[in-house]
Amino acid sequence: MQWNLEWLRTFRAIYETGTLSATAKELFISQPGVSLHLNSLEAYAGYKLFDRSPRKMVPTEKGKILYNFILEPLQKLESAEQHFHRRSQPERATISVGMCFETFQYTLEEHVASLPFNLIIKFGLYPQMQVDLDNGLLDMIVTPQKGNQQNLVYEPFSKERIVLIAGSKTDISELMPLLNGGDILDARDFLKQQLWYSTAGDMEHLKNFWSKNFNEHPDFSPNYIVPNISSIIRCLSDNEGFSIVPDFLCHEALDAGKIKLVWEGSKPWENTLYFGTRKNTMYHNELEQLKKLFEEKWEREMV
Amino acid sequence: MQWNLEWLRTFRAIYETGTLSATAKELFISQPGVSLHLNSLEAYAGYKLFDRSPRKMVPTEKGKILYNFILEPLQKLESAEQHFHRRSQPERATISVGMCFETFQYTLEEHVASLPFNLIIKFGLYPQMQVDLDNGLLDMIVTPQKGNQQNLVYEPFSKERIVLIAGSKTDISELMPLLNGGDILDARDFLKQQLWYSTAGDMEHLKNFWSKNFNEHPDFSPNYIVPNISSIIRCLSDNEGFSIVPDFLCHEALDAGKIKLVWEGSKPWENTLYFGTRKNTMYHNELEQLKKLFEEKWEREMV
DNA sequence: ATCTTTGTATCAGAAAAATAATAGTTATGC
DNA sequence: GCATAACTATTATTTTTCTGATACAAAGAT
Repeated sequence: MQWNLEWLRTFRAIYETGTLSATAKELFISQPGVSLHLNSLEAYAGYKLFDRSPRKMVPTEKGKILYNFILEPLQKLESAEQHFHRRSQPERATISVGMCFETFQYTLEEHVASLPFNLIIKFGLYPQMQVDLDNGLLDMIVTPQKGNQQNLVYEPFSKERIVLIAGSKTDISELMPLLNGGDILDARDFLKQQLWYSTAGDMEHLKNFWSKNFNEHPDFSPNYIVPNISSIIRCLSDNEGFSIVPDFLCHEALDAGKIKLVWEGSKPWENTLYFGTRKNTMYHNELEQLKKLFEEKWEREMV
Repeated sequence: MQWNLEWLRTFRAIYETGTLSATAKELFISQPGVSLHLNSLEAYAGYKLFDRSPRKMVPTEKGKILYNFILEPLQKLESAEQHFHRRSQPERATISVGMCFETFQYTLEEHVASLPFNLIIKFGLYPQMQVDLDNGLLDMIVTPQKGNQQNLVYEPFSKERIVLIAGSKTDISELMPLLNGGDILDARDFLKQQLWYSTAGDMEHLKNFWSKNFNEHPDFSPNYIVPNISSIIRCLSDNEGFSIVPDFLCHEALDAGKIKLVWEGSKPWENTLYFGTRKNTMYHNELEQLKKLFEEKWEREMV
C-alpha cells in the first residue's frame, strides 16, 4: 500500500497554517477531512508528525524533516496545476533548444535578453539531442546530423566548412607552396611539426579532417587543449599555431586579420546544418523567430 | 476545483508504460480507475494528453510537456514515500550544518569524505541560520551569536580572538613601539597609511576592531577585497599588508612565520563559539561526532 | 475470413472518502 | 470559576471514487 499524494498537500497546509481548521478553509475541504489525511499520513509514516497543542499543531522533528523534504517538489507540482489548467491564459512560452556550445555563443547569445519567450539552451551529443527532441525535452535542435525518428523534421539552413586555420603570426610561407603544388605528403609532415590547438570534445574535427586529406590517423597530440572552439580562436588571434574548425565560427577573426584561412582540404569538407523540430510542435511561432535569428546571422556574416 | 495529485502519478505511469492496463498493474489499481484518472486530468487541463492509438497511448505535444514538467518533483515525492515509510530501515542520515565558510574550510573540509553520514553545509548570516535551525532546515549551526529561540540549545566549545595581523614582509618596526608605548592615536594614523585586506562580507571585523580600539569608524577603504578570510591569509603570506581576522584561522601561517600577529587590541576582543542544535534533535549521535571533530581540531591547533 | 490477443470504454454495484453535525478539550477573558 | 472562543476528534450520512463484469475495437496469427 502506498500513500496518497493528497496527504502531502494537506500536510504542508497544516504545517503552514498551524491548525486543521485553517487548513480546511485553505484547501476548500472539511476539517474532519484534514484530520483524516493527517492521521493516515502519520499511520503510514509510523510516527507523529505534529504535537497536538491546544491552539496549534506543533511539528515534531520528523514533521520538520518531512516538510523540508517535500516543500519544493510539491510547489513545483502545484505550479504545474496552474500552468496546465484550461483557464490559464497563454503565458510566456519556454523553449528548450539543443545545440553545440559554439553555435549558441556565435548566434544566439547576443539576442537572448530580447526574446519574447523564455529560452533554455542545452548542450550535449547529437544522437541524445535527437532522442530528447522526440521526447519533448527539447523543442528544437541545431545539428549537422539527421536522425531517423518518424516524428521529427529537419530543415537545412546553412552549411559549415571544416577548415584549417592558423594564427596570423604563423609562418606559412613554407607550407603554402606545398599545398598549392599538390605536395600533400610534405605538407602533412610540415604540419605535424607545428603548434596545434584542439578542444577536449572536438578532436573529431581534427581527426576527420586529417584522415580525409592525408589518409592516416593523426599520430601527434595537440599542444593546447582548451574548453571550446571560441577559445581556440581567441588563443590563435594575433598569435601562432594551427587548428581545424568550422569556418563560420572564425569569420570575424578572419576579416579582422587576426587569423588566416590556410586550407580547405583537397576536397572541401562541408556539413549541412539543420534545424530539427517535432512535426506537431506547439511552439511554431517561437521557433520561427529563432530560425530567423540564425538565418540573419548567417546572411550577414557569410557574404 | 483543483486537481488531484494522484492523477499525476497515474499520468506518469501511463506515459511510461504506454498502456492503461499496464499502468493499472503497476499502480495496483483497476484499469477503469486509470482511465478515469486520465479523463479527469484531461478534462481539467482542457486538452488531450494522449492520442489513443489501438495498441498504445501516444503522448501529444501537451502530454510531453506536462510529463517533463512533473517528472522530477514527482520522483522526489515518491522517494519521500520510501523514506518516511515506517518499515524503511534506518538509512544513512543526512545532516545539514550552517557555519561560515572559513570555519568549514578550517575544520571539516578534510573530514567530509570519511563521515558515516551525508553532510550538507550551508553558508549564510547567523540570524537566518538560527531560524533555519529552529525550522529543521539545519540540524546544527556553529556561531558566535546565541539566539533566543525556545527550542534551541547553545553549547560553547571554543573562543576566537579577533586580532590584527600582518604579512611577514611588512615593516612594523615603527608601529610596535607606538602600540607598546600606548601611543594609540599615532599607531592609528600609521595604520591608516598601510595596505589593508578585507572580505566583502567581513568588513564587520575591521569596523568593530577599529571602533573598539580607536573610538572612531575606520575612514579608509581596504586596498584589496578578496572572497574570504582564507584568501586574505594566503595573500598576506610572505607578503606585505594588514588585516583583522579571527586568530584560529591563521595559526598555521603564524607558526610557519608567513604572517605575524601584530596586536590583540588594548583589551582583547574575544568571541565564544557555540554549537547550536535543537533540543529534541533526532541526529544526536551524528552531531556528537561532528562536535568531536571540531573539538579535536581546536585542541590540536590552539595549544 | 475467422480466431485470438491485447487493449480501451462503459456501467451498475461496492468501497472509500468527504461531509455536516456535534461532542470533547483547553486556553482566555471577565 | 464560569462562559466563551478556538480548536480537534467522532459519528452517521452523503458523495465520490473505484472496481468487476462486460462490451467493443483493432492488430496479428492461423
